[in-house]
Amino acid sequence: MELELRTLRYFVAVAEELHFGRAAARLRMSQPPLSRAIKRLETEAGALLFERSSAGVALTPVGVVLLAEARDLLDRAGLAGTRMTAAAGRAVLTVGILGDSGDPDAARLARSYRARHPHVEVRVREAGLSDPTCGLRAGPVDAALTRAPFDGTGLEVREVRADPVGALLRADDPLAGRAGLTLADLAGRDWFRFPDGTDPHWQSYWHGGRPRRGPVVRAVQECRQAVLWNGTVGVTLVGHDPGEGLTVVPLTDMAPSRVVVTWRAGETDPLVRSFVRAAIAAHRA
Amino acid sequence: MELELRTLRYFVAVAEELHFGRAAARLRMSQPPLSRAIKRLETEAGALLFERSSAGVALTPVGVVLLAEARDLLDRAGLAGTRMTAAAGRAVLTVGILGDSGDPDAARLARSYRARHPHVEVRVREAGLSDPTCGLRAGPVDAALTRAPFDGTGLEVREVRADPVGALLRADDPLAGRAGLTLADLAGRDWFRFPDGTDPHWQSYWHGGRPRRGPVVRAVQECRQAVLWNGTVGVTLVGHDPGEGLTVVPLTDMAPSRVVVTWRAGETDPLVRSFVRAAIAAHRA
DNA sequence: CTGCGACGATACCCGTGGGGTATGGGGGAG
DNA sequence: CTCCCCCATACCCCACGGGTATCGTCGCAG
Repeated sequence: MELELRTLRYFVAVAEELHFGRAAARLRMSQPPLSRAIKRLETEAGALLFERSSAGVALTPVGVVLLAEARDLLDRAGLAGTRMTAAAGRAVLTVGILGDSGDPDAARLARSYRARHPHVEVRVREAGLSDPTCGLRAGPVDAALTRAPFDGTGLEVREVRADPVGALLRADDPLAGRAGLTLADLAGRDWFRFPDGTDPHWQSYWHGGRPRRGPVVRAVQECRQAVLWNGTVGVTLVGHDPGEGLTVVPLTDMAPSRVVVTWRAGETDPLVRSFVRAAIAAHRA
Repeated sequence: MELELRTLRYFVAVAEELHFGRAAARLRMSQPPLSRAIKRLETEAGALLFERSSAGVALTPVGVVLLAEARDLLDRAGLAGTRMTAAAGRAVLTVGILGDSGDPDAARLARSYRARHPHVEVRVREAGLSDPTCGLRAGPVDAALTRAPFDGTGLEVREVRADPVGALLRADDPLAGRAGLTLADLAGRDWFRFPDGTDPHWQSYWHGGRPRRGPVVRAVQECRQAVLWNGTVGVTLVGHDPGEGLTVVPLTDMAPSRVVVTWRAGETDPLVRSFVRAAIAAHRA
């Protein structure tokens, strides 16, 4: 009898819903694996835990006993976790994100991470667009949720997602109606660009692989202004509302922008490691 | 923080041994996965649980807290299992085995199964050699630990092991000194054989694929007598002491004898299912 | 100082199990 | 009788947990 808490969580969900489908939804999984897990639990227990009939699902007497035990165990397990994290004391984790154009899921990630690690004070530090590492090397940032590519020496980088990119244009631009563009279509235009000294990989990517002329920007708002006022163009993400008077046309010959989580190589702080795990898991879902 | 009991068992083992290698041995696993599991636990916890130094392994203050919590949880989990099985009430499971030539691990299996399911009364019913299903179809046997091949219609069969076989000979037989034999070497001999009506697959296997002449046997002891008194031969398992005056020479052209666990197809009794699982697990180890 | 042994960490591979989707089947309601 | 609801089954696939081999480090002995 090797009970596992995950199985008990499944069992409690079914026992409370008395409906496999709803329990599965509550557990954010599909119904068949749940049925299978319960059946396996019944096998281990050596007794049926639920009475399945056309009238529905009902707990057997053995199931009633297990339900009480399982709830107790799960409560205590939660308490144990809380006590342990309390013993670990408070801690601070500073996460860098990439300005307002950064990952839109960052807030969701921070929330879920805080829920899982209530003892950790998570500080989010927004960097401008011109530093893809968000000051990871120099500053107090412990981990960054940012975008590739950049110079990764001394850092660990793990890709979590890739987003398609497009050209940011004025809505009245001659090219604005096109379904898709190539970099060649934008030849000769002024591009908004990043300050000198910015990571070369980073510049090269957002400039479509070529040096560009045009106004220097440090934040998304400046990009918008540059396009609106000067008619410059530039690369941005598709799928978000570009704002009044602007439009985004997919660039068909540019590699998607890779969202990554990065941290200092050889980092030993478990907080950083757990944040990285959470970030990867959050993006997988 | 999604604690799992297995991880806590690992943690407790390391915390008690203060030595990853010994803890791994106690857990019957190798050391690297254990190190990894502990590291992952530390990551989830957001704190180091052990202080690794050249002096050895020591618990951190957080580890001390978790150790107390973990022991408590594991104890309660064990209790929960006991209460549940108690609630399930007593039950009877009848297991058929294949006479004294059956699986030598059957006793071990029965012991471990009884330990895991103390509420189940396990009755072991020894069949003769002439019924590979041990009366599973007709009789009160719920599951059988036997050997293939036999007619499996209406039964579920799962192989758990395969044993090499050899020829059972008198120690003074001219062939007794050989390191290995083929079926051709035994051509023309009388073989001990099974009664008429015995499962044809079964007969065919033990007779080396050919009809044989010779005395009928129903138990291992009769096989020994047939060989000792009449100079007949037959197929048996290698690796067990054949008894005084007898010897076993490996048969190089016979397929190994497959140990299987079998039960009635469509069986719903969780006891039977759990026994099958236990049997498979026991033989895997 | 250097070779060696002990021990935990790392790298890598593989099989299983737990997750998914698609489908079956049985039992009520209309 | 047909449809629908709902749990079970069948099948696939990837992640993870397990394994072996090897490394890095540190203490110790010669």
